[in-house]
Amino acid sequence: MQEPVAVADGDTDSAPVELAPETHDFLKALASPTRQRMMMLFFKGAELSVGQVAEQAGLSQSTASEQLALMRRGGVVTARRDGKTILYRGDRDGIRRALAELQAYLEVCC
Amino acid sequence: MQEPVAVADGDTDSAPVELAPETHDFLKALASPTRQRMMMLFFKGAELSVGQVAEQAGLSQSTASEQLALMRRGGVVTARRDGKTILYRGDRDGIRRALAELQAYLEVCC
DNA sequence: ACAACATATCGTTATTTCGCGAAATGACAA
DNA sequence: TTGTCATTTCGCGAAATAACGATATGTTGT
Repeated sequence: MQEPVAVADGDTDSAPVELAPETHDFLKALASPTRQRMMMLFFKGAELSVGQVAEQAGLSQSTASEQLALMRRGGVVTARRDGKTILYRGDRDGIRRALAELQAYLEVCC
Repeated sequence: MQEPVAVADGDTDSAPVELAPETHDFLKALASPTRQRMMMLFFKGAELSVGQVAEQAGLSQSTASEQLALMRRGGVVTARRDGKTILYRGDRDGIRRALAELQAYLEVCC
């Protein structure tokens, strides 16, 4: 049987789906100069500890940690533990997913 | 004198380009629940006045106007005048450009 | 020019976010 | 266990943002 794709009844062109929370987190993760700066530290697949990020971005260690956590939620970086340090790097997959979702979301309008 | 660890000469993998200001504005334009809600009003190419946006998004007229201006700077909507009202709609081109730029920016890492 | 209407800008207040140092948590080694 | 080191979490002041009402700007019709 055929799926009644979109239309069917009532909500023929009802309000479009809301933006997924993960996508909102993705946008927030990048919509800050500081976090953009941090993001660029991971170019070419570099893997950095929190302390290294803090130093290279000119932030306190606690601030770097908090921002990295935020970026992690946004799916732009991933973390793995190595001994007592935690190494972050860009999340190629998360970014790809978020961009696709964002694109789909924006397709709806215009 | 020994090579200092990393790369042979010059800027082989120097710091990546900064994120373009327009792209930052694009991210900011979408990184807010209110503006996401507003964005969705323009689905299917709908064209709305400031007043209509204000009403449908549950905002005051001045707030709607200000946020629309911000979204305009972010390249997610365009405006055109029709008589004494101003009609906004999704900016397909601006969005496409911003997404491409964003994608290129993110390609650099990971 | 004036009135009526739509939008933009201004001034203010409330909320959120940023960034820090201090303290808590977790991991490893002795 | 105790000590050390890296990270996270907490508490707080400073700065940015959001939202509003009031006012200014601009456009059309009379």
